[in-house]
Amino acid sequence: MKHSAQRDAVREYLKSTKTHPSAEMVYEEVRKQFPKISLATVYRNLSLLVELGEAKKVATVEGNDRFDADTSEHYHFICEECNAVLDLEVPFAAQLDVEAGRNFAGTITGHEVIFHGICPECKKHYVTGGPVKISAK
Amino acid sequence: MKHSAQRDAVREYLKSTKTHPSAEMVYEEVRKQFPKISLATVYRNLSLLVELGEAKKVATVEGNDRFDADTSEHYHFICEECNAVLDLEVPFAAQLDVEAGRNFAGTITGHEVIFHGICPECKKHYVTGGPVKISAK
DNA sequence: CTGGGTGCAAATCCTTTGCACATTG
DNA sequence: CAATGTGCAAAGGATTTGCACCCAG
Repeated sequence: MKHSAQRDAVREYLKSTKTHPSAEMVYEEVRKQFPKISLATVYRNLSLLVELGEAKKVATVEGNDRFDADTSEHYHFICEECNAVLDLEVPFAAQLDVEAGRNFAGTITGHEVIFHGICPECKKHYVTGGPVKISAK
Repeated sequence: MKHSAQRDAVREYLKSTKTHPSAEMVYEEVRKQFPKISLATVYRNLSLLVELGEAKKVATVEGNDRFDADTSEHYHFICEECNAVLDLEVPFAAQLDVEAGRNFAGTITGHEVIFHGICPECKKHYVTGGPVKISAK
């Protein structure tokens, strides 16, 4: 595989941040060094990093894909208010895969845990009331 | 809120299946009874069911939104080959939220677990080799 | 020099929305 | 009848792709 400055920039930015950025966020950041880089290139390189095992896509319920260069097994928290993705310090439960496999005819190769709630930042702003819920009419 | 035959059909189909269908899948199915229903109506009603708490969106890494009318706390398995979403019989670990909250300044309201691997169906077809991995060039 | 990588624009895919008409309460 | 729901088509956002040009090996 060839080398390219853009690829390095995407990789390095992803490895340097803990924000679990979306492609757009990576684009905005890398653009500071490479004003002419295209969003397509960012997407291509992010996918490539995932294929190469240098990054992972984070599972999300809402919104767009988020990427994480920390490929170690760890869990995420996603804020219901602002969609921030944070790392959580909870011991990784490798035995869960075994337990889940007991009554399952398929093969389990891993798992992911996503906690949700309100992140520290949003919590500050909503101290007065409880979490904001949109109610149906 | 008003009643509508289409809404009932979407709700009933979702409650009747364990396939955790996408909007498109619901559309294809409900269309058998209501050939003129539009995909937009399916989307609208699925979102409504989620708002009403009668269904949940399933967190996924790849592909589009999947819906589940089983709102009880339970975990999912997603097949890396065919993207099938299956329920897994693993005890729900409510204490995880507490554990995760210990070193966290935000508020945790719940969590989701997604196991991944090869589903029973795909396993049959790929008996010969190991899991199919796309390698980078 | 030659194949892979990039930028750009167009194309796709999934989901949402505007609007006129149909339906429900 | 008034408000809500629907179908259709168009709009939107996110991601991918085709293609001509550029650059690293």
